[in-house]
Amino acid sequence: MNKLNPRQSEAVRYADGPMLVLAGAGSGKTSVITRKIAYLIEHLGIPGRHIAAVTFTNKAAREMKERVSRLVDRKLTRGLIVSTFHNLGLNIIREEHTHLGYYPGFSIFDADDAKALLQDLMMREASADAGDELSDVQMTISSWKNAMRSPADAWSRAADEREQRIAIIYRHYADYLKAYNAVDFDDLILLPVQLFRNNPDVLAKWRRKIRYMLVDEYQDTNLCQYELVKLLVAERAAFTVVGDDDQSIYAWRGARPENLAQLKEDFPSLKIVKLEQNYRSTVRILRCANTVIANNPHVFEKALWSDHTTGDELRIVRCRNEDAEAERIATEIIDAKLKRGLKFLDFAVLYRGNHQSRLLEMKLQAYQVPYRISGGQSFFSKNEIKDAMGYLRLLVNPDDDAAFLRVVNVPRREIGPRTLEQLSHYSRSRNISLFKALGDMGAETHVTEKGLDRLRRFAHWVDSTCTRLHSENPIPVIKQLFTDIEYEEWLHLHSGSPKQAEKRMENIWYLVESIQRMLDDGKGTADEIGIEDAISKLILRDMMEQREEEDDSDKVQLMTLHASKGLEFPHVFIMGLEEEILPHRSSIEEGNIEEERRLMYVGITRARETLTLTYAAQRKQYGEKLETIPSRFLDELPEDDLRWEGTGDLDLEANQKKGKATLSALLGDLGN
DNA sequence: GAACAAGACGTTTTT
DNA sequence: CGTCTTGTTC
Repeated sequence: MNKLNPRQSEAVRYADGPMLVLAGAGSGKTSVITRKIAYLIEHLGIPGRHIAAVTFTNKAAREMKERVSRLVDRKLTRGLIVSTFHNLGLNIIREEHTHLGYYPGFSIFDADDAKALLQDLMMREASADAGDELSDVQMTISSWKNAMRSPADAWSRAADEREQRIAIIYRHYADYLKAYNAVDFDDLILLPVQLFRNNPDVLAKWRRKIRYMLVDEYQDTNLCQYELVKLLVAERAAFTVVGDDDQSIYAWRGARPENLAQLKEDFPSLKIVKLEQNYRSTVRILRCANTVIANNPHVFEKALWSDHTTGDELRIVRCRNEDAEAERIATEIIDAKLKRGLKFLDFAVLYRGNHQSRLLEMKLQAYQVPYRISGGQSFFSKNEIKDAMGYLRLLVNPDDDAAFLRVVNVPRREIGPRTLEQLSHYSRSRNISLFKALGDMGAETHVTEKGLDRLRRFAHWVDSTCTRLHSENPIPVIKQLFTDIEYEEWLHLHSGSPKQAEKRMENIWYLVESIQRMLDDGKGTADEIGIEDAISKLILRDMMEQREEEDDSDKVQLMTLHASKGLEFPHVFIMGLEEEILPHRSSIEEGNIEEERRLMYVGITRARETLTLTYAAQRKQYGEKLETIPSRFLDELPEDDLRWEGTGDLDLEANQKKGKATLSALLGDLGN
């Protein structure tokens, strides 16, 4: 798509004030952002280093960088920021850490680290037996941070006893993070906001740096992220945000699609442009998408259109049960691939919940259909990578207790729970990190002679490796580290098979290579980074994404509807169109059908040519067979654009089949 | 600390 | 029906 349509062009060229681009699905949103960056640099002469484009995922950021580099000369993009919200926040914190009371090499706690710390805190609290769910507590604290509520605010505004209990844990949690010289993911946004609010000078400096700001997927911003944007753009309001309220599917984790409407109030001069021409789907698919989403209330009315062909009807396939559904999808893919000369990667199967893929996977394996399932276990949640990152984090920041606990006994150093309990007790009573406690713990504790000796040997090893890491070339030191601890041997001992152990060791080397690449990339330039920076960047980046992209072989794509946002496929199946699945039961209970409808909308608009919706008449749930109710969203589709199959209306189906047969016979005749 | 049995529970997920 | 967690035993 080289030429921009008038709306797109308007969106690209307008830079006189705040702008909101309402970009429907498939309307060339990324093109607009990248072309706008190019326009700002080349036509308006804004240096690249004064522009920041912010996205939500690393993948989106990477794609955007790539596309910008194809449009603009490398020299002109120097210093251009294209990153995720979290990465931008990290860079701000790193540069201003002294104002925030953090030390260089601070750690980033991922969700698991945070969870482990919270669990520890909850067990120690008097309210431990209140029966609060760990994940609930974590989510509540996260939502408070997203709403920029301090522990004190949370306490004073607690609505009930449960919130009071969580507020106490929140306070401890924040204290401990600080003591560990660590931040969590939410802090990456929250701390810059607090910093800017409290330090006008620092804010002024960043406002001078970022003269134009672009925000992608704006409907997914939470309160805190919007605040960060507002602080940075100030009254000058030189920004463009791009979003689509109909594709807001992350409200359950704090996203506020209301931020779109709020923008008009906060910036009365806001210029709004709608991108409604869709370059992706057939007319029928778009008509269906529009009809479904019209059932939701809208602040901004929007209707997608396309100048593509009408296209095939959407097929709605009723299957006997969930097994027949999976079977049907598998065989249809094989069938369509052969008949229409397609590739496996032309197909995608979308579903509401991850577990729905299980049966389908089995069928696809049985028919030897290659598939790729995205969303599963990420590279960083693999145990060996968690171990390796634990070591690296500990070396960079010995006060990182999460990292300490992760690796202190992996591989085994015979430092057991009893010894650690004593150490942790000592550290807590003095309010210091485990590592510091280890340094000055004396004989007055109840740690056994042996335990203390082993701990000290570990501490000594950490100390010396730490010194070498900072004084020598870090990569050989890191490689040596894994030899020192005999990690490969340990992997062989703890993996199911030698093959698996090798694979896991390979993952380690891949991680080391990535670090090397990151260090080499910036060598000698302004982007040169130290080992600390490389490690914190790694925590925010899922390298699996890169690996997956290397592996773009011919495979059917399986993913959740959530994971499909932003992607497109020629032929799409959406399975499980049943009440209690899509819309999901808990959303029905909460009365949040609108977000489920948007999920449906996102699914429909992924399809370029054909779309098949399936449901099972009967489904085994938790062991017992239950009759299902077809999804209400099926009733919301325009009847004229549908073809029902398997509904038991045999006459209708027979007629359709006959019609198809005669038609193809006719076409066959014409061909001869 | 590993191996096994009984028991609970059963969305979406990125950073 | 599965899975993941918890508790028991060696």
